Amino acid sequence: MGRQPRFDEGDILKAALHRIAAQGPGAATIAGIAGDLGAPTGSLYHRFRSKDLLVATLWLDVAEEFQEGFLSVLGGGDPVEAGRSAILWSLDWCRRNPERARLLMLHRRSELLEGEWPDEVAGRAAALAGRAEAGMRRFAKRRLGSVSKPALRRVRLALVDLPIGAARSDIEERRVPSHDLDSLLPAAADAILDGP
Amino acid sequence: MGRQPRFDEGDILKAALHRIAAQGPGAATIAGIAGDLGAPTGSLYHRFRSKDLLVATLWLDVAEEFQEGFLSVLGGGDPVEAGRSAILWSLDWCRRNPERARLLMLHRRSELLEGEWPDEVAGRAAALAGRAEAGMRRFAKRRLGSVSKPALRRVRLALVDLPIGAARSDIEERRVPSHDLDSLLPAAADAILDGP
DNA sequence: CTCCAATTAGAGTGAGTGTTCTAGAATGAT
DNA sequence: ATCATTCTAGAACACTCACTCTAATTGGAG
Repeated sequence: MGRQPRFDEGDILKAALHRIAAQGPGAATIAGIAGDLGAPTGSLYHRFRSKDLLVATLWLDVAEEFQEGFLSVLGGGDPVEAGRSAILWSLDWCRRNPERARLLMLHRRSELLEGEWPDEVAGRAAALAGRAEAGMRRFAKRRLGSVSKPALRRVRLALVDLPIGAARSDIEERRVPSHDLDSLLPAAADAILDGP
Repeated sequence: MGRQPRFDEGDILKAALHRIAAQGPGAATIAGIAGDLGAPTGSLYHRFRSKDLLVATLWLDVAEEFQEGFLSVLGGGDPVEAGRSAILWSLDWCRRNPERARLLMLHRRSELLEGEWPDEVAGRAAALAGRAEAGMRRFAKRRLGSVSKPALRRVRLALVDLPIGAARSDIEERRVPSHDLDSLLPAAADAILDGP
C-alpha cells in the first residue's frame, strides 16, 4: 500500500556515517548526504523530522551497539579479568568498526548535536546513560568492593577515559588502534584500579 | 601617524577565546566576536586576513604557552621524576587556565580549523611540532634509553594521551581536573613506561 | 592648518544551510 | 479503473556565515 521506498532509514544513516567518518561532523549536511545517495533532500525529511534527529539516531545506534558489547564483557567472569577484557574488547571493536569508532571516539556528542536531544530520542539517550551507569556501579562493586564516588571515578578513568584517550591519536590518523595498547592499557588500568 | 586603535589583536583573541570556551568552536563567528567587543566586523578583518588565521593564531598562542612550560619541566632533573612532574604540571596548567584548557584539551585542531594551516602561521605550527618531537625524543632517551618507535609511543601515551583523556571529562563539565588524578596518572604513566 | 595613513564603521554580497512546500510517480486495496 | 497512501523530486524560503567595499573618523607629521 504505497510507493516502494528507494531510500530507507538505513541507507540514510549509513551515508551520514560515511560522511562524518570521512570529513568530520561538519560535512554531514542534508544536501551532502542526499547528494551521496542520489536522493532529493525532501526524501531525508520524509524519514527524519530534522537533521538533529537524524544525527542523534545515528549516534544512539552506534553507541548502543558499542555499549551493549562492552557491558556484556565487563559483566562476565572474574572481575579483574573482566576489566582487562573489556578494554581489549573496546580496542577490537574500534578495529572492526573504524567508521563507527571515528564517530564515537573522536567526536563528543556536543559536536554532533548542538543543544539537547530531540524529544523523539530523549528516552533512548537517558536509558543508554542509565545502563552505562548501572554497569559501571556493578563492576565497581565487584572489582573494588565499593560504589563510592572515588571508586566510580577510578573505574571510569581506567576503563573509559584512558582507553579513549589512548586510541584517539590512532583513530584520528585513520589507523587502527596500535596493538601495543593491548598490553599497555590493561597494565595502566590495573595500576589505577589497584593503586593506593 | 594614524588613528589610534580601539581594538587590538589581543582584545580580539581574548574575545575569541572566551567565546570558544563558553560555547564551543562553532560560536566563534566573526559577527559573534565583533559583537562581544562592540566592534564592527571590518575591524577584525583589519587585524586578521581571515577567520582561519584568527583562530589559528589563537590556537598557536595557547599551544606554545602550554608546550613551553611542559617541555621545560620534562627536561629537568631525574627523568623518572621529570615525567611525573610534567603530568602534574599539565594538570595544574589546566586548573590555572580553564579557558585555555578547554581550547587546547577539548577541541582537536581539525574542529577549529578546517583544512591546512594558513600560510602566515604554517612556519610557527611546524616549529611548534618540531620542538614537541625533539622534547619527546630527548625524554625517551633519558627515561627509557631508546628513541625507537615503541619507546616514543609509550612516552606519548603516558605523558600526553592519557593525561588528556583523563582530564577531558572534568574539563568538559567545566570543572577543574580532579586532584585524584595527581596520584593516579603518574602511577598509570609509570606502569606504561616501566611495563614489559 | 593640511595632508596622510591607520582605523573604525557598517551596509552589502554571495555562498551555503536546514527546512518547507507543491507536484507528481508508484503501489496495493477496493 | 479508481483511489488513498507512500514516497520521490526539487524548487523555494528564510537565515547565517565569512568576507568585501566604501565612507567617515582620528591623530600625528610637515
